[in-house]
Amino acid sequence: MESIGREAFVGGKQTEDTLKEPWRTYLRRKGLKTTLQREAIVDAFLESQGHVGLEDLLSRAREKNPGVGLATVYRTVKLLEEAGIAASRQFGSGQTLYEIAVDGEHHDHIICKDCGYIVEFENDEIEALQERIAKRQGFVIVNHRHELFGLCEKARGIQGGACPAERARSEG
Amino acid sequence: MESIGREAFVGGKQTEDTLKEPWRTYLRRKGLKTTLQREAIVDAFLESQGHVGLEDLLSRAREKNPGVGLATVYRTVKLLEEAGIAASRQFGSGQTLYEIAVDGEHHDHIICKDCGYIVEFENDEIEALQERIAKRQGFVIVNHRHELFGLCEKARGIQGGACPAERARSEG
DNA sequence: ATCGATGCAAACGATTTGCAAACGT
DNA sequence: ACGTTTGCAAATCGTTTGCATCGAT
Repeated sequence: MESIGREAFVGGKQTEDTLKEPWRTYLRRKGLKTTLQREAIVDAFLESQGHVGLEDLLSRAREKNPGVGLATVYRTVKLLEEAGIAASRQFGSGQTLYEIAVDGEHHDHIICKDCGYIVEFENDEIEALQERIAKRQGFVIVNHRHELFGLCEKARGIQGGACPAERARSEG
Repeated sequence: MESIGREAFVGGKQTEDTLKEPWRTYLRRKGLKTTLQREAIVDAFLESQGHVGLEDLLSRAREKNPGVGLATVYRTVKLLEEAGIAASRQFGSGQTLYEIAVDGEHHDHIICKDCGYIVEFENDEIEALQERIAKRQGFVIVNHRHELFGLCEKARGIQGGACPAERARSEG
């Protein structure tokens, strides 16, 4: 059973409310406080789509609360990660990107070297093979990273070839 | 056909000489100069095993030529990469590590989160699946990255469980 | 003699941290 | 009131670059 091509911009409006609860719960459990800036950052993050950089997230958060600082974005995103709400990804850019973590789900990425667009994929066969390989080496896998870097149709100059990035951006 | 468990420290003494030629060729082809410091860095690199950080490589190179500077290591390693002699890897550490690139071969990694030891693997089935997945998305893969993070037997406290890192280090 | 290569230190971009002030509980 | 959280600026870390000098061809 493989599910291929679940694209990056699927999430939609539900996640915002759906994940606000776990966040509140996490704060309470850890004895942390609900501040105006954390709310702004978390809301901005939950409204975001795909993979967000922190400078980017900062400006989105500032639309809600002009006072937030970059340091707080870094600090808050780290909390979101600990809470299992955000997942961090390091692509080649040298910058860490964050995306909404959908419960225990995992997915990997195909990244266009030309336009930077990211498509997600998930493949049980590969996951199973990974497990087998690791086991033979005496390892137990905790997590993994699997990224395919390539060129999309548009980037290869195929006429009519769609660059998914454009379609997606115009929906933003 | 899968080849699993080709461990990190295989290369051995041959590569040093074997790869010195391509390097010389590359320099000549590009009209670059053979300098004392480049020789020191390249020799140190070719003698290295597994994955080397550049600070590390600097000290090894300085054993051969105390005058080399860090900037030159960065510059030279970039040349080695362009020449196809070195391959760069970004693991979670925030630091770029380099390893000797064996011709067109590709391999992926299993990294122990505890001891940091790296085992290499290669699996044609996975490679094939990747191609299929990418193709369906309209992508052509240029390169990829596949890393499994886990715990080795030693790290999991299995009695008698070997940590490959120790065996390997004692052979250095 | 040319033009590339070097070392150093300054510049860099991403991320972190120290600290006094501000805020949630 | 208390302890947390914040913003800011300074500090870090890995990496790059400007520049005057040095060295290979």
